[in-house]
Amino acid sequence: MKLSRYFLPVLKDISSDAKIKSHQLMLRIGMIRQSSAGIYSWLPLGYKILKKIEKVVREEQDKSGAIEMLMPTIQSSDIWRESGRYESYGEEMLRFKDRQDRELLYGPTNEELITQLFRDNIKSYKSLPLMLYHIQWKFRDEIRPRFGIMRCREFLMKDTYSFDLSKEDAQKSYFRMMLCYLKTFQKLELKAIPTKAETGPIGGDLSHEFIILADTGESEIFLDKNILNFDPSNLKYSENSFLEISNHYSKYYSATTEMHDKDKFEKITTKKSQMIKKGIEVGHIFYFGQKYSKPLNAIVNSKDGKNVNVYMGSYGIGVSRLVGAVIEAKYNNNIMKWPKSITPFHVAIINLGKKNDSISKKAFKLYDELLKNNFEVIIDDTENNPSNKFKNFDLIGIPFQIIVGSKNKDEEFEFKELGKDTKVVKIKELINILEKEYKIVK
RNA sequence: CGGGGCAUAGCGCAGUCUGGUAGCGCAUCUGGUUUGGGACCAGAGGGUCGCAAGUUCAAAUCUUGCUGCCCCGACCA
Repeated sequence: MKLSRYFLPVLKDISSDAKIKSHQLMLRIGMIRQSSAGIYSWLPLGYKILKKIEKVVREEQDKSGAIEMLMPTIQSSDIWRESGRYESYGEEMLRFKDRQDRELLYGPTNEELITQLFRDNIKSYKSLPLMLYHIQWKFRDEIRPRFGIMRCREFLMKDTYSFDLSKEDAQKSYFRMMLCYLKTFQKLELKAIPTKAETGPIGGDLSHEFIILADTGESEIFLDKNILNFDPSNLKYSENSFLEISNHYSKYYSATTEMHDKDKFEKITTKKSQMIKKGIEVGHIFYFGQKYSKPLNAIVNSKDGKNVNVYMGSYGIGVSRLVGAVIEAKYNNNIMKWPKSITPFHVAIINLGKKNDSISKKAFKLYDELLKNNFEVIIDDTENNPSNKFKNFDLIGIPFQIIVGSKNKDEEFEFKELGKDTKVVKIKELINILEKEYKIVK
């Protein structure tokens, strides 16, 4: 991508309305613009990052065995009346009517819709277990949206729904998804802690919030330091793994303010390992059994010919919220360095030459070479002052920069990892380094 | 939803108290000088001062209503 042809409106001044780092940075580097309260446009840079996060989430879902589909944003009130939530969901649900005076709503979640799809199409235990997910925009009419995309009204969410024949099977699905979430957040270079949670309007009797630690978080979290020592990367989707996860996270204490039990905390956690931190909720998983399958009549035949209401769970990840959450967690010493899995570009070429001079030609030669090797590259081909270019790219947070200027010999480039010293390398070595960093295979 | 604040050029703001020709910085455009960490000079374009009504010879400025946005609180993925 040539910067001169891109849409990247970087600002020097931003409104004092933006209170937290992620909101400020996203405005400054032209990732988002507010459209109305709690509703945002995603500009090319922000959208690229959003899509990359979506991709990580999708890949991990697929690996877990969940199957992707897509449900609409607009739903009819009918099924919500069947479940009883049309009345109980309250003001957070955006409702409206079409020209035939039919009551519609912009979906805040999809339990009803998916349960309807299930009941109309699945009749046998042989089709179970089943896990379906989609990544779709949701709308919840927050009383007071704030903190940019962290707490907005329109947001992108991945929601998975599990269907099982028994409570035992359903709980295996629950832990399957818990493992999937741990792997997902690890890919995003985040430490996410599953924490026992209240079930709220979704309902049910087993629920965990996934909290990542960040100073600007809205919820306070009490935890045992040891809970952070868990590496899910090598765990397979097996019952042994589920047991291991369950054991680890029930062994060590973690709770948000609402669920915090001070006496228990003091009792089972040593003074030394007690931590009280701020956190951001980035995911939430629920087991709710037959809460929806009963009122909506989602029934399968069991092996012995009995009718059984399926046991269900639902599992959400705030994909758009994660964009802000990653910034809050990763922003350090005034530097935002994007995790490699979601960086908008693999590498930025800072070309200090003038149009068509030998330096520019060298920079563009490198640009072509990197593209040929399947890297996502952005090249600054503007006539801005060097200092301007340096500042902007430091701000944008692409992990690697290559500086092409008059200081270097013909064959050499300055290679810099954000926040570290530059080193002089030749093109072969450069490509090797990047291939290793991004695990790109030709 | 309760309490408070704001709305002036693309962005950030001053001007409003005390009514009298619309300002500043950044950005943009033109020309020139610069070019290794947010350059400089000269010039230019860009505004029905959120909307509506009222008071007045005269309203960005005073009054009323409306709309939008933000902050604090309670609520929430």
